[in-house]
Amino acid sequence: MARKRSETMQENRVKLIAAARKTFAEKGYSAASMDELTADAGLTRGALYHNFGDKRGLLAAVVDQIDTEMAVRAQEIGARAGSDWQGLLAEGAAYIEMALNPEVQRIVLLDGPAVLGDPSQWPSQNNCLQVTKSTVERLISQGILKPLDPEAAARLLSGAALNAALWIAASEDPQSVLPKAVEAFHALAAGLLVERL
Amino acid sequence: MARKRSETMQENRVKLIAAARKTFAEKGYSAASMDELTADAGLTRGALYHNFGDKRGLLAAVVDQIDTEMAVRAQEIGARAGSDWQGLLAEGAAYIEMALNPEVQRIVLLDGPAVLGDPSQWPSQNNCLQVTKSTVERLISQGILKPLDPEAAARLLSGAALNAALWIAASEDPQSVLPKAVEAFHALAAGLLVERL
DNA sequence: ATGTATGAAATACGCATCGTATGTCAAGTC
DNA sequence: GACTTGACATACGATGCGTATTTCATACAT
Repeated sequence: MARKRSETMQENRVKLIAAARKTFAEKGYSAASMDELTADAGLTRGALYHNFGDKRGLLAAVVDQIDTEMAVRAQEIGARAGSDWQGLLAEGAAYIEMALNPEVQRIVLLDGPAVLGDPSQWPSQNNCLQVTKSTVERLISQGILKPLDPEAAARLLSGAALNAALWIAASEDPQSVLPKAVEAFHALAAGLLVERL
Repeated sequence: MARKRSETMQENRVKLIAAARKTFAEKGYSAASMDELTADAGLTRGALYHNFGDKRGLLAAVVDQIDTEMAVRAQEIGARAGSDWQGLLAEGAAYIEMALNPEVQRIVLLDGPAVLGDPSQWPSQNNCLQVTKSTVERLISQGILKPLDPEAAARLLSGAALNAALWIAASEDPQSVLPKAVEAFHALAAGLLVERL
């Protein structure tokens, strides 16, 4: 059959990232054994260290992938809204809901910052943040939002959403708490407006 | 001299927690060696496992201490303000500034949630959150804030402050970024008001 | 087509660290 | 003053990471 070299390498990377998403989400980063993880992918640690350098490198790759998926989804949802302003609210609500996914929560929100440091410094540049920031910038230039620092506004908004998600996930009855969180998020975001709706 | 037993035990706990604050803040939780840490305190791992159960237990004790200190300070600052509303703003700004302290940031904001889970589930009950929540409750009952879920509002506010702090600390010039963050925080918080100031 | 070079992945090794199991000695008790 | 308790130290086993070395298929050159 004579398969190409770069082809199988790419497949192995995909396998490792997939296994890592699963294991990191279930056990957390530090409790994840690289022997088990690579075995699950049908490989050994040799492949891991060759492709990703070290355990952190694998986490970075996983975080990058999930973060990108989240940003794409949030942007789609935001674009579907009636206005840019409603788009911002919809994006925020989308982040809150996505963060209920264990993979997102455990890997991106908890272990990611602890192991890789501040999200804005990640190789992925934290796509989620970029999406929010550009939406905010647009709204400011339209005179809808107060002329605040766009990055500051974006970071505080995403921080609020993030914390809301942690709260919801830890609560007994997530489904009853979700609407309260979204309502509070809407109220906060309205504080950025130049004038009341 | 015949020192009391419970007395020296208490002193040893204090020594271990002090050493842990230092080491956890400097190296991070996972990179902190318990052999080194206990040696710095003039003890061995035996004392650690006897007093705190395991490495996590020590972190929990440290987090509890710092969280309590933060809550006390925030409350003092809030009480000093002219009104409850200005108190809420002052508390938020205080959290942002406190989070610039490496101990707070590394231990409470990064490693704490990753290792111990959601802050609201911590043994300390997350005093910081309680302070904010009770301030919010007071303002709601006074009709100054919208009738939102107090916990939701408190969690989103503290989340926004927390993220602002991470941003500031990672930035090149923290002192120039701080006012932008505080300004954005004030704007967001104003969204909780029943009517514009 | 055959031999050689490359490099992706496997195997082998050393080092560090955690948690526990066992030992020890001073402080408290009767 | 003998005995018990328990706080802490020491000894041990196990696990896991990262690196050094080895293997072997694939790509390339002649």
